[in-house]
Amino acid sequence: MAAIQDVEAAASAGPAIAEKLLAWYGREGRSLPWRIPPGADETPDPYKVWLSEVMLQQTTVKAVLPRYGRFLRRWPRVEDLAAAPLGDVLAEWAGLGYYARARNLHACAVAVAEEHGGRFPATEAGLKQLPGIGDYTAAAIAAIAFNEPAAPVDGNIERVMTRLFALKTPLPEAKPEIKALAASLTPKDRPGDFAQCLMDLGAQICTPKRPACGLCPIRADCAGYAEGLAEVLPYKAAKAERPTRLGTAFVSVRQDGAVLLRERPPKGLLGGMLEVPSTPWEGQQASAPLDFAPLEADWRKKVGLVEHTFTHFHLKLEIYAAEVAEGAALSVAADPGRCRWVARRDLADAALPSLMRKVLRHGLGE
DNA sequence: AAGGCGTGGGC
DNA sequence: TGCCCAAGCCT
Repeated sequence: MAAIQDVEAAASAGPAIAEKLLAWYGREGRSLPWRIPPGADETPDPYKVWLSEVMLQQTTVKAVLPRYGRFLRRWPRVEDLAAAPLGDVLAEWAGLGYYARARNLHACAVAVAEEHGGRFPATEAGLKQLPGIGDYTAAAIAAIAFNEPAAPVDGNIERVMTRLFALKTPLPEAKPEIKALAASLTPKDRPGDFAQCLMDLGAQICTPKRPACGLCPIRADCAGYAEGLAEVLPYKAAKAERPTRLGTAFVSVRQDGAVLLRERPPKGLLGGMLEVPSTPWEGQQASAPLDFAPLEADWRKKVGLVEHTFTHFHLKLEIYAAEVAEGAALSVAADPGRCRWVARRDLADAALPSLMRKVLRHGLGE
């Protein structure tokens, strides 16, 4: 890894670079609902900072914006969130993905409310003990909400640092060096502003594709730019290819319009969310998919497939639909204890992930 | 330590 | 179209 000279260079050139960046942040930084203006004397509410950071994990600002305000209105304080049923939190999170975040968010709220008197720990180490708070989020909350001299490193900051110092070591191997460089650049008096400044630069100027180097406040300091590598850095290790899995889902519609849904196991893929009962999803279609139907009915196969891509596999689902009698008995294989009939008008607010909304739309023929 | 874990947008 | 990508965490 080496590159001690990079860290020393960052430490000596650091103050000048940080000054240019913070000046840019004052002019061009984004105004976001979980932020307070740059250079303000007070620090933002740790609960709001934490919520925004968790929502933003692997999720775009655009996707988070409409959800953050809704969530905060529903549960304005950490104690409110801690008192909510997990199912309500999952329903509010539906569509945002990575549902372990919502499960951990709830567990974290309970821990803060019950074990920390309703106040978040004020240090990076203390924050990192809490569920769903890892290296990045602990450092971000410590810096932004508590003005601690922490240096969070997210994907934006990785990109900015690898370009600024022309780091050719591929990710994730380069992470320790990136962390050291970011820490050496961080001004001790404004760690929160500086972290958010780097993230804004990464999001608006130092973008993954076609970076706007012409508008960059530190182009003159950028080794990646000087070497003509800004656009191709960071180098990344190759990722595994995604297999395709197949299955068949069964949309059961009762006479009164209610739809049969089932709660998934509490952990793992879509853990704790609701699903449309289906065969297992495997490398090939089940030879007799109807054996997996949740009840006996006149099943009709819908034309076409529902396709969905998860992080680590593609999924193609055949859809069968049937209108079923009011008192139809669920098959034992359907695990009736986890099943429930949900009225059509309640679907919008149910804990249904995007995949299952696609399945319902297809199966209900809308 | 590498792989599981969502989703929607952009090219 | 298919792939890449977004303020990562957990095991």
